Amino acid sequence: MYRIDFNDFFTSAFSVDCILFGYSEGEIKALLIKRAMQPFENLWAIPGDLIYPDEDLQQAAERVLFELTGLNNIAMHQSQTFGKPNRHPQGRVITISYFALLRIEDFEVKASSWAGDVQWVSLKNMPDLAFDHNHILSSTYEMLKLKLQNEPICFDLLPERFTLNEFQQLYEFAFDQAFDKANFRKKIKNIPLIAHDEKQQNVKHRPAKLFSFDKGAYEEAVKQNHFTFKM
Amino acid sequence: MYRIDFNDFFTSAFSVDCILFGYSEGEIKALLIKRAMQPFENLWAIPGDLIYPDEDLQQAAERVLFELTGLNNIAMHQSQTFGKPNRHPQGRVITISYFALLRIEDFEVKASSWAGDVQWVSLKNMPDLAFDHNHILSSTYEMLKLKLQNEPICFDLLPERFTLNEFQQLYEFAFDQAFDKANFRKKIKNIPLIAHDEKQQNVKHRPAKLFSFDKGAYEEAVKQNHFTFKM
DNA sequence: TTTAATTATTGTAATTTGGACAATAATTTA
DNA sequence: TAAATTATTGTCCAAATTACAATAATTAAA
Repeated sequence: MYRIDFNDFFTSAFSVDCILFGYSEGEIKALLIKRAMQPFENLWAIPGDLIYPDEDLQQAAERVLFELTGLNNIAMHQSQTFGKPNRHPQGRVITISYFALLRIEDFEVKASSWAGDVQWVSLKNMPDLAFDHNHILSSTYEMLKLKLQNEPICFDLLPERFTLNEFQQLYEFAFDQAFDKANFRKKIKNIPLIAHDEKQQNVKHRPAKLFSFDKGAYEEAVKQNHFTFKM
Repeated sequence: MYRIDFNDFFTSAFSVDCILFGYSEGEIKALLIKRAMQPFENLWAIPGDLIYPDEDLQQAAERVLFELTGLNNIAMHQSQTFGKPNRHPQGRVITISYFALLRIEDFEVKASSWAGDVQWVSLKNMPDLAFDHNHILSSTYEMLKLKLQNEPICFDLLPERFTLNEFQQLYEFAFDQAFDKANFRKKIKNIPLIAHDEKQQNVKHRPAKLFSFDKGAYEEAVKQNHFTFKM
């Protein structure tokens, strides 16, 4: 039905770039791959791939995520589209960036066939990347920050059970500023959280209580117009 | 350098859709064209066009805007990218939507060669559009609303000199809710506005004072971190 | 010319939220 | 058992928000 070959792809092709954000050790990190091929061989890059001619954009993003990490059923958020004519040295490639949020501890990353290496890199310590990937990453991070203020996606980054301090530290990292503990707790007091009896383990001081996000109660409250997430 | 012909375009092509928002008679409107050709002949649609192989996305959006309205130097905002494989009946076309804000009274619209008719249509009264354009328009409108809350783009929609009530009514239309007049004025008291001696003309009651946006003061205040736009 | 009608503009008081800071509680380790 | 450390909660003051009322300026009708 479609006449597609490699040359067609590289005269005018579209790709998805898939930015995986994770959170560990008090830092938001992005998953990067080390390119094992030209161009930009040996440089770190955002994992991405060309979109098949009959493939939906969202599906393409999910496929790339799956091929890279083995993960399914992760919500992908569209970010922006980048299309400077010379952004790809081999031809015109317009790329649509998506991002997903993961709990780093929930899975093992392994370099897949087309990647020489794979690594979580802190956003505060980003090397020079292939293509225009520094630009793509930083604008996508801006979009993440915007969503962190308006949607409860922070809970996709936090462990399923978290302390209120971990919750606070995530926002402190993202917005690069310290918050008062008491005031932070007042601010979040309307977010539906489940308080567990369980406490933090293996800390050298008073352990904090563990909480989890009450997604059901949140969705119900939103539906009834009783609550809007706002940080 | 690139092998491009019509068939190449229609096995895998990119377009921009250019949503022009305007404000008049208390309503936010979008500029639509009536298609004078197949497919979707005689249906209303968002003006759009294919992107040339060596053309930047932003440039393509500005070109379409220029071809349609003769306007230059209008800030184009990228919205989202739409790429369901069958969204275009003639082949795979991924479209990137941009939007711009205009003062409707500042220019005459005229149907250009590829459009049979052209019209401003209120967002609250939208007919069925060609392609997936209802979907594109409504998600772009959501993005507009988001930006209306965080950037002073409302002044691109309002007349150069406006009354505080017109200002308020724009937000009342967009967010579909009424605000208290006194409280609205308190909320905006930090936005740098120039108060003119001039008053509203041809009203059957006490005329309101006219204001305009003090862009210079705004940019200075933002630079000095004295002010963040927030509605 | 006066008055009613209409809308603009400003003010006030009560309530809610936000920020700085302090006090108390629970746990580990010496 | 005490010191150290962090968790958790409370209090006070300032600032913002809300509901509502009062006053001002203009037009149009009586």
